[in-house]
Amino acid sequence: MIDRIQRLTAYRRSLELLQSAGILSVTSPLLAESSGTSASVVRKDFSSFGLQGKRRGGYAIADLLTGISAILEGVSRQGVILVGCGNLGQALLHYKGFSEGGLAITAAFDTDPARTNPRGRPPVHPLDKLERILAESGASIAIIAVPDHAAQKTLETLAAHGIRGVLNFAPVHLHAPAGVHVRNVNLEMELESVAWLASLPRSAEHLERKDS
Amino acid sequence: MIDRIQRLTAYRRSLELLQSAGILSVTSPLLAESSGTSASVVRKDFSSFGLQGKRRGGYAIADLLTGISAILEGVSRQGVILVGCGNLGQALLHYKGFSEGGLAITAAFDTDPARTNPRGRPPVHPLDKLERILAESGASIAIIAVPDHAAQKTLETLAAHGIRGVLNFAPVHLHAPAGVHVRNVNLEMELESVAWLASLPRSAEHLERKDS
DNA sequence: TAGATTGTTAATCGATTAACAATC
DNA sequence: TAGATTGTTAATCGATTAACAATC
Repeated sequence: MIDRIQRLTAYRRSLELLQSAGILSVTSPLLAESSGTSASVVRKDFSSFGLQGKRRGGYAIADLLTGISAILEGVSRQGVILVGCGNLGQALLHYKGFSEGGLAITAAFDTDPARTNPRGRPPVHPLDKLERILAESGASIAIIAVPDHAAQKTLETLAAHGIRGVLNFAPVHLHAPAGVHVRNVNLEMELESVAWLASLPRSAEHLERKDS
Repeated sequence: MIDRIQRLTAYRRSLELLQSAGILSVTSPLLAESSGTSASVVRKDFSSFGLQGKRRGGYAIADLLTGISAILEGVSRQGVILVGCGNLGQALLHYKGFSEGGLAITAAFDTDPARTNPRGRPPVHPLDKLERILAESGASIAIIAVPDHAAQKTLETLAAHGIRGVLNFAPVHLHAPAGVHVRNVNLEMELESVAWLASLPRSAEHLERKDS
């Protein structure tokens, strides 16, 4: 299910591109091509969300976009905060891509006074303001971009103050309190796996998918 | 297979933490706990790479680390370049986490003269120096952090100059030339899926895994 | 009508989990 | 020895792919 939701984001992006190119409808093979999946998956995804096409002309892009927005309705109304404004955190704080889906970082936090700026957009507060700001803003999603050793503690603090979903960039496994969803983005892991694929001799490329 | 390689990176991280805590050996359940997987997977991974434990005492951490290094040997000797030094690119350029596995960005590129700095560490060159620098350095891995519309073109240029693996941060599906491996990191997708999970009422949490 | 494309079902595939015999 | 833990095999699970009947 989570895979379907993720693909929905990809579909939306592709559909917007197609729409701004003046195209009104897509077939499943075309959308699959544009979003990097297969026609079967596209049809199954849409069918499972009740998004219907025409047996002849494919799917109406406007309808799909409306439908996807409706499905992700509850998602984009949630506030997002960021904890840790170091190298990576700073970049995430100003990352434009998040807002595509309507999500936006409303506040950030850091322990280092040199990094705080309560008048910034978004504002960067000292960590001890977390409880207050969280109570005011009602954010339910957090991004963790703190040093490894601080990540678990940060998660627990966030959970204690009502955060229900966390995107964690610290390359450590976090133990999530009940009711809190943690998703990890491990950049080293991603780069390393690409490097591994690239290091394979062409003759061994069957290893990519198959087991052992 | 790619999953195994990814987990290898996670195991290494956990093993280093355990080792620096003075621990000499781990059992599969313990390592699983620390790296966020299951004991079965740990044992199967190790067994598939020929990493052996003792039927009684578990796995010797030093041996595992040596073994993992050997497996990832060819991986870490490859040079990495970065294309696109905007908001996200700048952060990746100075991201410490990559070097854990021995990978390091040796040079970066940007079309904007205001962002170039050939004397930086790592240096940031204008894009038209790509061919020359790539020929000199022999890098085979690239990170793409350019605006969406420039990503496909960038990929093709990189492929033409010998890049064999790409980590792409642009949220668009890229068509990879033969022999080039592309892996996508889509930050919006990740955040959106966490937000979706968090938006579920507790009663619907069975949707997380199961189909429809 | 004939043809294209959906929506859905069945087949395939791979990955994870469970279980347990081997053994240190 | 008895007990703990590996290494491996079999069972389960879910996701993807293939195929095709329904139908616009």
